[in-house]
Amino acid sequence: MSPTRCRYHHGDLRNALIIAAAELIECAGTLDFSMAEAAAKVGVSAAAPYRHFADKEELLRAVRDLAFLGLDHRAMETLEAHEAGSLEGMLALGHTYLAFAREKRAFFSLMWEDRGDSAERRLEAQTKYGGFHVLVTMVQTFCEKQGNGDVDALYIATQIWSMAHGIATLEANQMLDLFDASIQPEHLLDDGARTMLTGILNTSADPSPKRTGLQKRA
Amino acid sequence: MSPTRCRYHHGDLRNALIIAAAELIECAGTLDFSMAEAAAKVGVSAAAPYRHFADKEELLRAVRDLAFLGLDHRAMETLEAHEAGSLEGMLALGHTYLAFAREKRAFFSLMWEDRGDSAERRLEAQTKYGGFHVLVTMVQTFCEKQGNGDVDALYIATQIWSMAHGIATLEANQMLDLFDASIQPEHLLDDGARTMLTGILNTSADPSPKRTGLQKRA
DNA sequence: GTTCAATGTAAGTGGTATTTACATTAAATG
DNA sequence: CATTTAATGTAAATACCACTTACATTGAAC
Repeated sequence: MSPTRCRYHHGDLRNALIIAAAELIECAGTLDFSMAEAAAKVGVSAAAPYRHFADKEELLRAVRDLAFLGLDHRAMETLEAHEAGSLEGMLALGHTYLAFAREKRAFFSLMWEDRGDSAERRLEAQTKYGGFHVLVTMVQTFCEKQGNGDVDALYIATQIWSMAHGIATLEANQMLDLFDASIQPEHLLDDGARTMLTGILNTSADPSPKRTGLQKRA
Repeated sequence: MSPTRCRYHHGDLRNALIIAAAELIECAGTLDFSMAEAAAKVGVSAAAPYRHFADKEELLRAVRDLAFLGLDHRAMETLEAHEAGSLEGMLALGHTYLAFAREKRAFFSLMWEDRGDSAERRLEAQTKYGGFHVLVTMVQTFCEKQGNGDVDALYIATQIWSMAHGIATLEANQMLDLFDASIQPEHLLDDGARTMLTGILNTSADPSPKRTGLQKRA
């Protein structure tokens, strides 16, 4: 009954390998663990992983799914911890994003790397990546509360996400403070998001003939 | 006199290797060329590169310097092609950034990866990465023209850069259009930059007690 | 012209992903 | 319950890779 060794068959090798790989990544802070290393960590031969993953990329993609779950979970927590449609809630979500990028450096980069995924896999990601949907919901609710429900929340959310993502990646690569050591990522994002949202609410009253992409599409 | 083979010593192997590596990267669209491959490309043994580069990382850093030169050059061109301090000039610079990321995919990612550089090297980058300084200048001039020279142009430039960078990387990794296939990177960035700049100019008249980081620091 | 440092080569070393042929065993089938 | 079978494991290769070492060539300084 003991779940330990002495058994020829592991029983749940696939998941064990995903977790082992995740731990190796977490510990080393890089993605360059070896398959043999992961196999040894769960007490199995170097060839065994290939019964469950076509190659290392496939294992990495599985680890990435875990990472997405982690970020999604944090996003949900943030959503629930703040008043619906509040500005502070959105800023907090941004902080959650930056904190995740900082604390789970390697996972964060893994998540956004193009690893030659199949089209189906990308389709799957649309539903899986709940964090973004949380942001969209927040933006939508915020705008409605401000008396302007006629905005393209998805578009605005993408803008804010882009900004958060840019800040997170530049910081991770030690580039954000290159020209000004005093710059604080959170501060930068807060300001940006605020400017974005207030700017948008003002703009939407503007009778500009140009399509700005800020109005909801038909 | 002929610069071709039959010579035991290459004459300019270091630069030849940098160029060869750049071509391999450009061609394959990835950074995973092999040292032997690069060496063979210039007709030299697999061990020869190690007379000029301590390891592969060092060669990659040299290639990265090239990439920075390329982006800087494009930025300068963009600067000169537009009226100083014009909004269109800044938007054009954003387009330059996105185009570079798109056309030189592998170089772009190489540029921003943290490759464990020494402190001196990062210091060097501050002066080297001219593209950012172009942006700062543009923002500064723009704000002055709008009758508000009392802004922290470096801070604002960092915000806009972050947004551009986020859009560029998300697009490169096929994530930007994940939730809305109709989203256009250039459009997104234009809108964002516009909102940013007009928002900032409005905000600076606001007597908010909170330091927003938008005012120039003492 | 000799010496020497720079720069090249050939032949390793140790690590890697991945494959192949074979071994074990849980579960389905009779 | 006995047998078959497919899933899942192993050991031992293969091929590639970064990098090292001992030796070879050569341009330039003396």
